[in-house]
Amino acid sequence: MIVSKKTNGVMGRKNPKKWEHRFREMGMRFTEPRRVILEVLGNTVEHLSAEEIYMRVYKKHPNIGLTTVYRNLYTLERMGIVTKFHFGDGCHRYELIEGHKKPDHHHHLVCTGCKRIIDYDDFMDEEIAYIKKVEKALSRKHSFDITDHVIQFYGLCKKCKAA
Amino acid sequence: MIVSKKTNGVMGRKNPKKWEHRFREMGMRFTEPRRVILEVLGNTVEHLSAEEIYMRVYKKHPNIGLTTVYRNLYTLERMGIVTKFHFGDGCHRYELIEGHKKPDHHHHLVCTGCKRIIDYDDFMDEEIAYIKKVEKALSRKHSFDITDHVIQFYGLCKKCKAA
DNA sequence: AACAATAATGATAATGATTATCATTACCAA
DNA sequence: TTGGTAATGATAATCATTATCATTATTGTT
Repeated sequence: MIVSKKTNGVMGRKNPKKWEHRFREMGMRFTEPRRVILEVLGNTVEHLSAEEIYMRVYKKHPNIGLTTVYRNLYTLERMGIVTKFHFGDGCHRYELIEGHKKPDHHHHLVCTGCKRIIDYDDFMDEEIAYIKKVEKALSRKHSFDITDHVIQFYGLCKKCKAA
Repeated sequence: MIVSKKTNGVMGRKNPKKWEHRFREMGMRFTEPRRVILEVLGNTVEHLSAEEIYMRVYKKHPNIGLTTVYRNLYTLERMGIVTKFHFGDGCHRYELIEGHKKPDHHHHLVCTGCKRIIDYDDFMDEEIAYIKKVEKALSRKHSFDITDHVIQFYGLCKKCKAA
C-alpha cells in the first residue's frame, strides 16, 4: 500500500461526495468554493492561514474571493470540520479535523523563530488520561462544561537555535 | 495575617524599588508610565488587554498614551515580567508573571460565552511531571529547545450554560 | 420550462488591534 | 551645562478580519 505524503498519510480521507453529504444534510449547498477550500486543506499537513489558503485557491480558481474563503472557513468551523488556532503570529491558522488519530487532537510544537508548527501525538494515552482527569476536576470545581482544550509547546527548532 | 484580595493573595509582591532595580540593571529607566502600568497589572487578578490597561492607567494619568502602553507591555514581555496570551477574543491579554505559585504557570479555563478566564493550579505536581516528560521527549525527537508551554481549557461557565 | 425564494458569492468599504514614524521631552553621564 | 540617548505621545499606517450589499446560482414548486 502506498501512502501519499500529500494526504498526511491518512487513508479514508473523505472524498467530495462525503463532504457533499455533510452539507446537504444541513440544507446547505456544496459549492465550488467549498469544494476547493476543502481540497486545499486536505492536500497539506501545514497549518494555513486564511490568506495562504486563499493564495492556493487562487492558483486554479482566481475568481474565488478572499471574503468567501474567510466566510467558508467560519462555516467549516461551525460544522466541526476545521479547527482554528492561534500560534502567536498575527493570524489564525486552520486545520482539517479529519486525519488525526484522535479527534480533538490539538497539540502543537511551535518554533518561535521560524514559526514552523509540528503536530505531535506522542504520549497520547497518558495525555488523554491526564486531560480527562483535569477536565473532570475543573468542570466540577468551577461548574464549567468543558468542550475543548489546547496544549502548545513553544521553543526554537534546530535551525533557529543555530542561527 | 490579612491577605488583600486585590494583590491576588500573594505576599512579597515586588515593590516599586525592586522593579526599578530590574530596569536599572539593564540600563533602562524606570519611568512613570512603566511604574503605573506595573501598578495596574499588580492590582488585579484579571487578564487585561492593552486597551483595558490603558483605560485604567488613564484614570489617574490621562497624559500617558496608548502607544506607550503597548510599547511597554512589549518591553515587559521581553524582560520576562509579563506574559502575553491569546484566548480567542480578538486581542492579547497580559498577566504579571510574579504572583503565581510556580513560574511559567500558564494554565487557564476560558468561558467561550462570557470570555471569563479562570486561572487554575490544581494538579500542579502531576502536570509538571507530565509536562516535563513530554517536553523532554519532544525536544529530543524534534531537536527543539522548548522554552514555554500553554494549556487552555475551553467551555461554558455556569451562567452561560443556563443562558 | 419558468419562477419565485433563498443560499452563496465577490467587490468594496469598514473595523479594530497593533505597529511604525517622528518630532519632542526627560534623564544621565561627562 | 551640555550633548547624547532613552522614552514618550500624537498621528498615521498596517494588517487581519468582518460587515454591507448588489449580483449570481441553486432548489423546490407550479
